[in-house]
Amino acid sequence: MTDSEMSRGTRPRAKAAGKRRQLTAAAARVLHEQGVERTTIADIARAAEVPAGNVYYYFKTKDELVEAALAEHAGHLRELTDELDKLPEPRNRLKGLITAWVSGRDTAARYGCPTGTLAAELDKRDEGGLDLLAGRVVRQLLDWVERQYGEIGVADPEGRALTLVGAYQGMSLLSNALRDPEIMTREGDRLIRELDAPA
Amino acid sequence: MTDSEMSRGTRPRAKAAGKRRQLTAAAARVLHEQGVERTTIADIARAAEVPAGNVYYYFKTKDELVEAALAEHAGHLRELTDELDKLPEPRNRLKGLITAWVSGRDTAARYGCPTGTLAAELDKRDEGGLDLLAGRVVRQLLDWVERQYGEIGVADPEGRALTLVGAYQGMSLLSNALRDPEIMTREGDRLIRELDAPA
DNA sequence: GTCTATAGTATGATAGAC
DNA sequence: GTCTATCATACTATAGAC
Repeated sequence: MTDSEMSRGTRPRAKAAGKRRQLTAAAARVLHEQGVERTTIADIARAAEVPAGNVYYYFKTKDELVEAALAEHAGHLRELTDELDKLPEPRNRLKGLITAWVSGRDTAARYGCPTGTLAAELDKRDEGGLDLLAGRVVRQLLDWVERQYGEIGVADPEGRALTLVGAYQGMSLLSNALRDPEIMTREGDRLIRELDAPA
Repeated sequence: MTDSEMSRGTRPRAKAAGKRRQLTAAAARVLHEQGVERTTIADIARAAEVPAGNVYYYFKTKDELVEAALAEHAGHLRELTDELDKLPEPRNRLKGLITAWVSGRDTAARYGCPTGTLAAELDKRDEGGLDLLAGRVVRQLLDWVERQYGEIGVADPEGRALTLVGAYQGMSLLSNALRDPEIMTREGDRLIRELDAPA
């Protein structure tokens, strides 16, 4: 295949795909730190080291960048749960999840949970449907947790999943509002202790 | 006192104070529903039925409107806890708080917790210090809850307060992200059951 | 005190050169 | 495919008439 053949068609070539990935990663980071509304296309372009006007070649609208960032977060979550799935004991998988949450305490104290704050912001919109997409990432986490509780054999796996993920979102928000990462440590310890307690 | 005497000085007269109050109430409502960044001065003016350009007579900047909304939320919280303080049993005061949370489930499912979502959005800013003000409202709630646990006589009142308020923020966010008010009901029931369980 | 008109600025998006 | 220049719009905030 010649160069001109690669350039034709809608599929971006290697270099283009690289820039797209750079922009997606930068969008995920900057949108988390600054929020959707306060972030400009120029902010994301700068963080990705891509010229500002060039962004629109890869993403037609700002919302498409938000969508890409959301997919990036979903991907990270999938990577984490895939890794945890290698552990034989479901109880240890859940402990691993909590440990991962606590290890992100400094970021949470400064910017909140990436998915949670994004979902909260997008839920204030009427148009676009990005709010539903954010909900789906939350649902992805809930489903995985519910599966672990199911394997453990607790009475109400769905309820337990809501409680655990809710505790995470809650401690992230409090830690963020009070700017105190130690809240994540304290609550994380409590959640792990609870997993060891008799059902 | 004549009319002209009332009009002098910096103190707004009755009608002006009325408009200020209208604007504050509208700001609290609209900022909760749309978020700070997506809300324009014109949006708030319209909701308060005040001409758009007139707003700047009462509030010099948009941030002052946000500050007023925050104070409004703090006031509502104070009203609620003052009411609950009339109950003799601290355990029943906490149950009353949870009941109040659950009764706001439809609003939470649509727009999240007023204080929590506001705090999350303001925490993404660097300037202004409104983020710290939001943190203080959260702190106000935490302190009251901690006092109740102290009266009950549990081992770690501060930790228990973090857990309870965190659970509220978490269930609000999940309920909002999944657009399901029933999550508030389920988790509320669980929290009340936990209060009845032996320490 | 009340309101209109508008200045000043920032941003999303596009046209078109290279 | 890459990048610059720019349009169109929306918003905060102010000046000043009434």
